[in-house]
Amino acid sequence: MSDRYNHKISEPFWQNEWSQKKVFETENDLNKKKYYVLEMFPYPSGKIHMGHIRNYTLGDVVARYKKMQGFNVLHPMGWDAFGLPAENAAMTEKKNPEEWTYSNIGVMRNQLKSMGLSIDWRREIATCHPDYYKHEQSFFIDLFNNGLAYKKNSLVNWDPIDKTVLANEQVIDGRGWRSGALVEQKHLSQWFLKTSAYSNELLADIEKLDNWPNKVKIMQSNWIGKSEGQQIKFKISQNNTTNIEYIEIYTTRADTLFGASFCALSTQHPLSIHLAKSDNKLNQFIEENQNKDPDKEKNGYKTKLYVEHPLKKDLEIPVFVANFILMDYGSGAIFGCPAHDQRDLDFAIKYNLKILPVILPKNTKKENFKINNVAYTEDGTLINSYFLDGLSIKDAQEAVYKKLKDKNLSTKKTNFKLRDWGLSRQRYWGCPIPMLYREDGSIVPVDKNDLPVKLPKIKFISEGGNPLNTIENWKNTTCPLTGMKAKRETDTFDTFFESSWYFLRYCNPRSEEALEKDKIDYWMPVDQYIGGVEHAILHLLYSRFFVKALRDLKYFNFDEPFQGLFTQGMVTHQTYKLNKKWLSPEEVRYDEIQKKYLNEKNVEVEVGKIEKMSKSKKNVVDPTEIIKTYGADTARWFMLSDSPPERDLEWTDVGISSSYKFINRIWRMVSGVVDGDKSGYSDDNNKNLNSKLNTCIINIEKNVEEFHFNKSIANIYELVNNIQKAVENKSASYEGLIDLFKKMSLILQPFVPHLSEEIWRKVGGKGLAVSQKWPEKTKEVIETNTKTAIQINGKTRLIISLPRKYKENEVFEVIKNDKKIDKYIKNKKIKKIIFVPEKILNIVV
RNA sequence: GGGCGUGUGGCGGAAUGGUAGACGCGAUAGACUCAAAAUCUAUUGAGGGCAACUUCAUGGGGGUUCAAGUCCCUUCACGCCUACCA
Repeated sequence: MSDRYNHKISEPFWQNEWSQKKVFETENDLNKKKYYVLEMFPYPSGKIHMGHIRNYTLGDVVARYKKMQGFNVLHPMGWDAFGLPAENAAMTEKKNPEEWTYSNIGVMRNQLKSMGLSIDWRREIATCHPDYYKHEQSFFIDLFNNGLAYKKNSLVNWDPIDKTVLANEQVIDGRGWRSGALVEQKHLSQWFLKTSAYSNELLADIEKLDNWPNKVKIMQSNWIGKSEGQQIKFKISQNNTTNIEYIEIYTTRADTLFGASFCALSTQHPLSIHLAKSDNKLNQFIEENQNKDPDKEKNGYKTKLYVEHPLKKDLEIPVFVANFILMDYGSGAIFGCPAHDQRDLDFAIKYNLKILPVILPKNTKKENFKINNVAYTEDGTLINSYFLDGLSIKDAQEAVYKKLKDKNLSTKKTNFKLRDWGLSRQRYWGCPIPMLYREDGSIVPVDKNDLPVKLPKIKFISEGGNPLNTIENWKNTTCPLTGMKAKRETDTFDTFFESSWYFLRYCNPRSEEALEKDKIDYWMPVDQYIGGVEHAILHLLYSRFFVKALRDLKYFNFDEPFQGLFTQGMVTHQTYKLNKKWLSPEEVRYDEIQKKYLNEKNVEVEVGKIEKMSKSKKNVVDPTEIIKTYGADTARWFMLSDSPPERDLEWTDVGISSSYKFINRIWRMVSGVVDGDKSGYSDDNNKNLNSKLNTCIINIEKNVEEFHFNKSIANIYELVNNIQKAVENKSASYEGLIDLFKKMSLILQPFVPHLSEEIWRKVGGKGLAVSQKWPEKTKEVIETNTKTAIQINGKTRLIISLPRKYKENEVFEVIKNDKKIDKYIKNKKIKKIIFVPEKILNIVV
């Protein structure tokens, strides 16, 4: 009799069985009902971390459960394989990015396999493979031909020492992360996708996403940032050295027009740039203030220009160039109403501009209303505004619009915060953008027959700059149409481009066609997508855009890629510090006697906050070590227990070892019965246990569907505890117990699949547990009695077990003479009795 | 500044407006053991009582209700996201 469950033998064995019997290979039967489970695919950084374990465990529970429910399940895996870390490794360790990436993939694939995931590995994709990225090059050409991709100048972060472009996350406190140099803003001509063409649809369709977390929907909606306002023209009145007649501003608060005391232009505004040509001081101001710096004080430069107030002829308003006006929102110019906008107020105080309140709060007298250094931004009625006085904010906006529209000075305009997606990256390790710059100056796409444009092989990357620029025999080519000399685009795609359609490719990962319509129609949309909330905006929004754009290019006909979304919490761990240096968990131990945390030299260690596992804080636990020591099932069980999946999960040593104990407890219980003495069993408890099993199945189904895996785990504990009691006192029949074990092993399958198989085999189950149907609920309700709480004035005084079918008067008859109840109701008048069947009976006295 | 969310035992967490604390961890005591680990059994929100029992408890303060962790108002604390978006 083997007392211990040996995961080291068992887990590889069953993983091999599953693979040999091809149980996770998706069926081609397109008539069967389908279920597509997807976890966000990993970046092949080198090894998996606890976040991955949690993510893929959650997905695997869903996938295995749905498979047992009879669905044709698609549960694929791949690699988000382009990106910066490969280039960093190429620079710092002189490694070839391609080899580095594929070798990491090899390691991580094995690590994932050791988790026992129900993945169809035939469908594995790596986005850095030409067979993958050739299709997105083709999509890009389609987008270009349909006006959804275009080129324009835009600002990038430029590191003047490394002579390279930096991604936003590589800029730390305004400095390059490697060189430490102050980052400059530099204009470069770059490729964009017209995400803005879909602003309205991206916003409106959020409503269709019923199975998304509300907070993600709100984040997306805020990011798209729709606002409705007016574009108003202010006539330039004095010192007009330009041929520009008007300054156009965008406002959502046209009602505050009479409170205007200045206009402000962005430093990038064409008029600012024009004025700077003949104004050295302005030129200097623009240079000093054009870099984005959120902490910088509001600064302005007063130009010689004035504009006329559009509704008050005699009022002249000064024009400033100011550092807090964004060029790429609205028209890059505003009018400032200091009384009702905090930014404008700060600015007005600094430059001593007039502050005239025009909105009066309700129940306030005009004489008593003063603006000091807090702007009033709430609701109210108009004052100091001539014909608008007394109107509501909304009516005033409408009245202003009516007045100005006839003079052609105002138009209604809807603005979005959402901008077009800048795709170009001045990087080597990405998908080449399939465009050519012909010597006659025109820009043409590569002929689709010449795809893929493969990345040229390189050994490693020397410091600074994109190597594609210097590989002449790759860069120089000819135009397929004219034979003219041409140069290739040397920028590569943002890696969000690859992740915007990988879920489509999984449907037909090896087909010559990018997307096979029948497969896409069958599998899409993804039924359940699972990943970190950090992708709530960009990745999910780009993917939604991509699907809509490809739909309009007639690749398929659906609107949203992800039917259901679940965002999991982080895996956290206690941090430790000594002399301001972080210590890893292995360097720290808890001393029971001293009740202190000590390092190896018995020096007391400072216990820090519980934070997300990260290398920099050293609070990481390596999942491969955990799987080696305790097994994949233990790791999975711990990931699922206690904390609800959407919340943070704290990794603790006692947590993992108690999971391990439970796994062993189940095995001991089963093997003890099967290998033990078969005599002496009674069947007193069979009925009761079947009832518990039934309840357990009902609860688990509900909890798995709702992603309350922590509660499913509690359901299983309850069931196992009940069975174990019966095993110990042999109060259920042997056959009954074996039958329970069979069903229990199937219930365990989605959570701890290896142990499930082991039990299934031990109790003589045929075939594999993973291929069985999810156990059915028995129809009979076994327990005839239920506990009813008897309350007096809403306070529970007695809990009594009564037949389920009892009515109010029957319950009352039973309890009215109970001495506990009697003492509360005797000599009192019963005013009312409230009865909820099978729950409570409340006597109001 | 804006948005979202969370406050329940020593801890993680359960509770369609209807028995607050399921389940797990930890802790205490006992059994087994030469001893420990493992395992098993019992107890475990706080206070009072020999006891039957009883009082108080879901961040704080109000309210609605026969009944509030749950609904409403108000207030405090913490966390996350986002930010000159006119």
